[in-house]
Amino acid sequence: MIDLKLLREEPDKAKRLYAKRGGVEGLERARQADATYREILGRVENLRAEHNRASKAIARAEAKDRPKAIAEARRLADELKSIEPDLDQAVRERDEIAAYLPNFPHDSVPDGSSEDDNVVEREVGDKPEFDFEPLDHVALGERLRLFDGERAAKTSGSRFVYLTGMGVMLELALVRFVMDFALERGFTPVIPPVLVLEDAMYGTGFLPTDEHEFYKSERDDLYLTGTSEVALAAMHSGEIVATAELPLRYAGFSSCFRREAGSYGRDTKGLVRVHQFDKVEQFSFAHPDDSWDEYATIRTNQERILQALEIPYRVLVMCAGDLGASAAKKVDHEAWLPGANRYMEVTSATNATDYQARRLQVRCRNGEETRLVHTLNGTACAVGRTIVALVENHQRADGSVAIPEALRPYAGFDELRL
RNA sequence: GGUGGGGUAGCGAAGUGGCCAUAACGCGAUCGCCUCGAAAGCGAUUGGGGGUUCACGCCCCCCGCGGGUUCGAAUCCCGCCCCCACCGCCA
Repeated sequence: MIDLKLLREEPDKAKRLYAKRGGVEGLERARQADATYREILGRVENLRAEHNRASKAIARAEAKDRPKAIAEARRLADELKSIEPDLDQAVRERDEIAAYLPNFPHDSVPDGSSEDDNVVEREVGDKPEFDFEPLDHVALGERLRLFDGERAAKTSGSRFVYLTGMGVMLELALVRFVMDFALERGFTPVIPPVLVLEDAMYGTGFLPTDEHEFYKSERDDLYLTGTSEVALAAMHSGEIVATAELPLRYAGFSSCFRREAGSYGRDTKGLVRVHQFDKVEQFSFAHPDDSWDEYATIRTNQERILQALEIPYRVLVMCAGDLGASAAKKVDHEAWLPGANRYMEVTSATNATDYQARRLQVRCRNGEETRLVHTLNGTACAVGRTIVALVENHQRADGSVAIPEALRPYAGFDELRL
């Protein structure tokens, strides 16, 4: 949720900020709905004040004056009852419209309305050169028996996999490596719930705009989360934390579930696009004045991890039009896949500024003032896709795969070989 | 799943229809006095959201959540959630 006060007091500024993403629908409607709400609120509050006075007068009134006092109070109560539904209605309308307004893009975000306007900021690491024809991860995985998609189709349908054998050991090594890395940098490891209430989905900005992306258990009104970000963000909902405790950093490890609606035919084999995968996610609650520093920290961590795994990548800054609802800025890292001969998103980092915090009511206090915190999230390791990048980049002519140096202490082996 | 108890400020806890909602009482915290300094003692302060105003201020809402009764609800009624204890079940 954006700050409606800004919309009210500086509508031109709001319009200007949204212009970066090619404008936004509903801006004027939201402003109108807010104005209507406040107009009704004023009337209701005046009536309430009058009614409160009348009610208190009854208690003080002499017995003989009571009937008259009660009649007067009743009149006011009736009048209130007749307009209070209007107020409720106005609140609902305002919130419904406002809920669809996305966050304001940060100044550093490139203008644009589609993914074609995203900007490659840097390329990092040397793409490996092979004196043989490199295989893609599907072929390598098949050969090394790292996963089994065909059998998963029998049990669960398409876009599911059994991770098997050394694939599992590789995942465990990656998770432990990344968790250690995060722990050393002040992130508290967390395994969060993957089923959450609607409030958590709404609070993090995934609802109402992306409803079709998620699995839902209708019977229990619970959503399966597409990222641990949801449960981590909601963890402190409704809380006011001491400013001195910020930033609160968490490294969440969980399975993630995505319906991948609308992706028919893309990446149908292997680990790239599946309905269920595991991921370690960085999540920070930061002081509003420090959140861009925290963002840099999260991004640095992401790059260090990719570098430690010796995976070449490029840094892609998302344009305003390609941001999700809650993002003020989003930067992806795309790993180079020599086998598939393309780049593939492996991490994503978002500063949601106060957008999620406002909905979740996460605030900080320093004794003088209470402010909304900023929330940030960034992939530490999306396990499936990291395995994809890892095997393609470290493959050898004989079909084996070298384990990067940094991972060996965690893996307990230095190559994947059948 | 069953039975019983409970959800009031940072914490503990009183409050069973208006005279107690910024909310008693206790603790904690902050500031001041006292002191060479500290403890003790004394005094003051110690919620959030919103509207209006240039401002001082004035007003509204919030006692787990949502409804209802009433001129008036923390208090009475209905539904839901959560916590604790015991029983049942369970990886």
